[in-house]
Amino acid sequence: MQCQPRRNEEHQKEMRAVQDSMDVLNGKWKISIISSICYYNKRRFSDILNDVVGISNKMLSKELKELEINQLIKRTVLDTQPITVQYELTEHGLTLKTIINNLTEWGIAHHKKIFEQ
Amino acid sequence: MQCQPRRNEEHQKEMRAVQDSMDVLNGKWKISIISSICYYNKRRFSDILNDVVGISNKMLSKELKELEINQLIKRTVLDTQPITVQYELTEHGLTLKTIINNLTEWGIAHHKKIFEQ
DNA sequence: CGGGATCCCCATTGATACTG
DNA sequence: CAGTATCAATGGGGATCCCG
Repeated sequence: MQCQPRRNEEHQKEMRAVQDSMDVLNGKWKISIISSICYYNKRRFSDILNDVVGISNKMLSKELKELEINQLIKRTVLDTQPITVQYELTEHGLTLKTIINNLTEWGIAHHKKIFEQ
Repeated sequence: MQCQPRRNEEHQKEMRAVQDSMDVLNGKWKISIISSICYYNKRRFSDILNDVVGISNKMLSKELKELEINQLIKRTVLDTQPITVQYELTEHGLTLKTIINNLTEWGIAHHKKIFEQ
């Protein structure tokens, strides 16, 4: 006796997984920040601030913190004078590269689709 | 004479492309909605409303509209009584499947990474 | 230099009710 | 059923200043 067809568990699981990913990558800036660090391998706070057009230091600080909590980036304080801080991707963070590449390709294709059709 | 190393144009382009993708997929709900429609092939408004846990009808309506504008989904009104509306992915929308799959896999891996380490 | 603290605005979203 | 309308709240995010 089941009026409603059983919810497909597999699909539910997938949706949660996708959501997990999106939660980690949420906000306007995360992907751009990762992309910047990834491209230059190691990158300082103020450099990223320049790379990511439009972001404020407050936001950058916040986003970097979240990325660090999620173990996507590693923060290193160099005791220069004045202090400099370097960010780099962790191994785990590097596994995002495939997704970023896909998003890049899709973004280009989408742009064409919308404006050239 | 160039004090600062020339900004890599290629990287800038990539970042814009990724951003374009993320703009299309922004918000908490877009991916879940797409995932729902994709999984069932065709899906009605109220069905999606049930699939996507937590979304309000106002939000769903808005998100669907945006997805339609970006030509990712197709909206069809069936003249039943009362009216039903079906949503399905366009061909263009279907090209997101790779990304969704990647995000799914990565989400699972990330979850493991964070909670099992 | 790399942030933290504060102030403040307005866009996003939720809740609820209503309509064709 | 598939939305729309309206009101209200919240918090994202900018601007600015400050500090070790």
